[in-house]
Amino acid sequence: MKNKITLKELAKLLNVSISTVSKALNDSPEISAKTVERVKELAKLHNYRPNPVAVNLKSSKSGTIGVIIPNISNSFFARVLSGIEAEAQRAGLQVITYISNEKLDREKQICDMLTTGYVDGVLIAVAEETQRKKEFDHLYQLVEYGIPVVLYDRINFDIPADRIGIDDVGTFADVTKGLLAKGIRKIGIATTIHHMGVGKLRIEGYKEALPKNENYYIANSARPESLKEKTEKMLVKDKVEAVICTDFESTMQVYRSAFEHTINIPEDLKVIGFIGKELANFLTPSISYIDQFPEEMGTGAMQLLEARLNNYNKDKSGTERILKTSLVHLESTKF
Amino acid sequence: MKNKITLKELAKLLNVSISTVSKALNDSPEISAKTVERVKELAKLHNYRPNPVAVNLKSSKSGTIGVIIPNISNSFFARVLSGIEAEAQRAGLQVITYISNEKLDREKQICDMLTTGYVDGVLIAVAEETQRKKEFDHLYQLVEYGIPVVLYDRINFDIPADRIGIDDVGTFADVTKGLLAKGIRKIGIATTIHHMGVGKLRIEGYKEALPKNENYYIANSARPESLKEKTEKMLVKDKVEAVICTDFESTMQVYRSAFEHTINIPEDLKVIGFIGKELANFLTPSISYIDQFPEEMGTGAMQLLEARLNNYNKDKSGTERILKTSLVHLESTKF
DNA sequence: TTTATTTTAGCAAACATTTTCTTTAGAATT
DNA sequence: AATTCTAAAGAAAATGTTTGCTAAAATAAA
Repeated sequence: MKNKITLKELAKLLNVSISTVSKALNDSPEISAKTVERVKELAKLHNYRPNPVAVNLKSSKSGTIGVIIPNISNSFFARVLSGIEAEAQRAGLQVITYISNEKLDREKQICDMLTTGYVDGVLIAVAEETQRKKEFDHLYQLVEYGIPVVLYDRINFDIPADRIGIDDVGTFADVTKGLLAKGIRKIGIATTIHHMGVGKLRIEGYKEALPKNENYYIANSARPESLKEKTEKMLVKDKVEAVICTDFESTMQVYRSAFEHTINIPEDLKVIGFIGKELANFLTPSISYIDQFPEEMGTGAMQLLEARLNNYNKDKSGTERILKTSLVHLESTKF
Repeated sequence: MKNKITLKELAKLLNVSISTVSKALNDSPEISAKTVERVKELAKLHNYRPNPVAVNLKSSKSGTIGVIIPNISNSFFARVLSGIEAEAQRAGLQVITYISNEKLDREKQICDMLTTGYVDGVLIAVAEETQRKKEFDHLYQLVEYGIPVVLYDRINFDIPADRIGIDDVGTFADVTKGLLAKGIRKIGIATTIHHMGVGKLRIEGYKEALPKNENYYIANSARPESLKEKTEKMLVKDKVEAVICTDFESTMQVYRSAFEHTINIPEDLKVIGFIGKELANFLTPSISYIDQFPEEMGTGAMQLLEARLNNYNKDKSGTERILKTSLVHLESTKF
C-alpha cells in the first residue's frame, strides 16, 4: 500500500528544513534556484501533493461548496447539478451534495451543519415546505456566519443573497402569446404545482397574456384523480385548442386524457410541456417544450458563488441573473 | 457576522487549559464532573462545535466519501445518489459528487485527485468508455492508496473491491420466462446498450430463457434511425407479441413504432420497459417495468463502504451483494 | 506525620501545512 | 580589517484539535 509523502519526509531525505521544502515548491524567491530544482525533482519522484486537509486548516478555507437540492429525481435538478459540478471542477472546488427532499427540517439541519465550516459557500434551491412556511432563518444564519449563499431556480422571495433563475411570468406569457398569434383562442393551462411559488408565477404569466374577453381554463390539482377530472373537463367539455403545462405530471395527464378520449395531438390539440428535452423528444408525439437550460443555470449559479468567494465584500448587494428560456417546437404543436 | 469559537477561546474564558476543555467536552474521566459541567455549559452557550477540518487533520480522515456517477441525467443514477446521500447522512459522512460523463479521462482525473486525500472511500459506477477499453489502472491506484472502493450497478469485471448490483442475466431470463408462461411465444428484445456490459448481460438472459426452437428477435442499435428500422421490422414484419426493453431509449422507440403502425398496447403487443417508476406510471398506456430499487442500491453501496471504513483489514476479499429486482405489472402487459 | 495513592488538570507533541521572523555565511562596502 | 548588506536557509509560530505524559493537589494508608 502506497502512502502519501509529506513535507517533513521530503525534508529529511533532502537534508533541508521543512520550510525550505515548502518554499521551494511554492517558488519562493528566498530559495536558490539550485535547491528549488533539487526539491522539485524529489517531490515529483515521490508524487508529492500537499495534504488538502492541512492546507485547508492553514487557510481556513475548505475548498468545497455545498449544494442543496430539493429533489434529485427531478431531472431538472439533476441537470443543474451537472452544470454545477462541471463549473466547480473547472474552479478546483469540491461539491458536497445534500438532498432536502422538499423538507424544511432537513434543510435546517443541513444549514446548521454547514455553519460549522464544512463548506466555503452554498447553492440552494429552497424546499417547497420552506417556501410555504416562509421560514428562512436558517438561510439568514448562513449569511450571518459569512457563508455566501446563492439561490437557484426558486428565487422569488426576499433574502440577501445572489440568485439565478428564469422569468416564470414572462416565459409563460410569451408562450401563451405565441399560441394566440397562431390564431388559437381557447388556451388552457394544466398544473399540479399551483400552490408553489413557481407554479403561481407561471399561471400568472398565462393569465397576463390572455385577452380580457377570453376565459381562463385551468386544470389544477396535486391529486391525480382530481387532476384527471379537471383535465378531461378542459379537453372534452371546454374543448380547448391548446394546453400549456407547468410540470411533468400535468403534461403526462394531458397526454393520457387526450389518448383516452381520442383527441389527436397536434391536429385537435396543441400541447406545450415544461419537461426536459430527453423526455420531450422521446414521447409520441414528441412534445414541444420550454427549455430552461438547467446546466447553464448550474454553471451560472456556481459562477455567482465564485465571484463572491473571490471578493466577498466588494459588492454587498445581491445580484440577480435571469436566464432566457426557449420554446422548442416539436410534433405536439405542428400546424 | 458571527464567528466560530475555538477551544482556545473557551479555555481562556474558563481560565483552564485547552486540553482540559477538549477532554471535558469528550467526557474524559480525567476531568472532574464539576469542570465538565462548567465547560459544557459555556460551550453550549457559545454554540461551540469542533472545527471539522482540524479534527480531520488530527485523525487523518476526511469524513467525506466520493461518489462517481457516469451520467446524472439518467434518473436511475440520480435515485442511487439519493440513497447514498440518505445513508451517508445517517452515518455522519459528507458526499462529494463527481460526474464522469461516461468518459475514461475524466474518471482518471477524478481518481487521481482522490488519491490526494479528499475522501475516505469511493463509490463508483464505472464509465462506459472505461469498461469498453478495459482500463482499470486508476481504480487499482485507489486501492493501492488504501482507499476502499465500492462498485455499484456496473460490476461485472474483475477488480478487488466490494460491489453491489442486480443480476442482469437472471432478471431478464425471469421476465422472459414470465411471458412464456403466459403463452406468449414470439418475444423480442429492444436495446440501445447492446455494446455495454449490462446490455450484453440482459440480452444473454433473454436468450437463455427462450426455448431452443424459438427465434430471437433483437432490435439493437444506438443510432436512432437504425433502431427505428429494426424495431419496425420486429413489430410489423416479425409480428412479435411482446417486447422487452433494456433501457429508456429503446422503450420509447417501441412505444413510438407501435403508435405509428397502430399496434395496440397491450392488446396486440405487450411491452416491458426498463425505466423508472415515475415515467412508467405516467406514460400512456403505463408501462410494466422492472424495478431495480435504485435508492436501495445507493444505501446498500454506502453500507458496504461503511463496513470497510470501520475495519478495513478484517475481511480482505471483496463482498458482492446482488439486489432482487421486481417486475411491476401495469397496463402494457394486461391480458 | 510521613509516605503512598488517587484524582484532577496542565504541558507539550502531533497532525501537515504556510509564513514570519531569525540566523548564518558570504559578499560588498567603508 | 571592520562593518554593512544580501542571499539562503532554518527555526518557530500558527491554524484547531486530540492525547500521552507529567505535575500538583487532595485523599488515603501506614
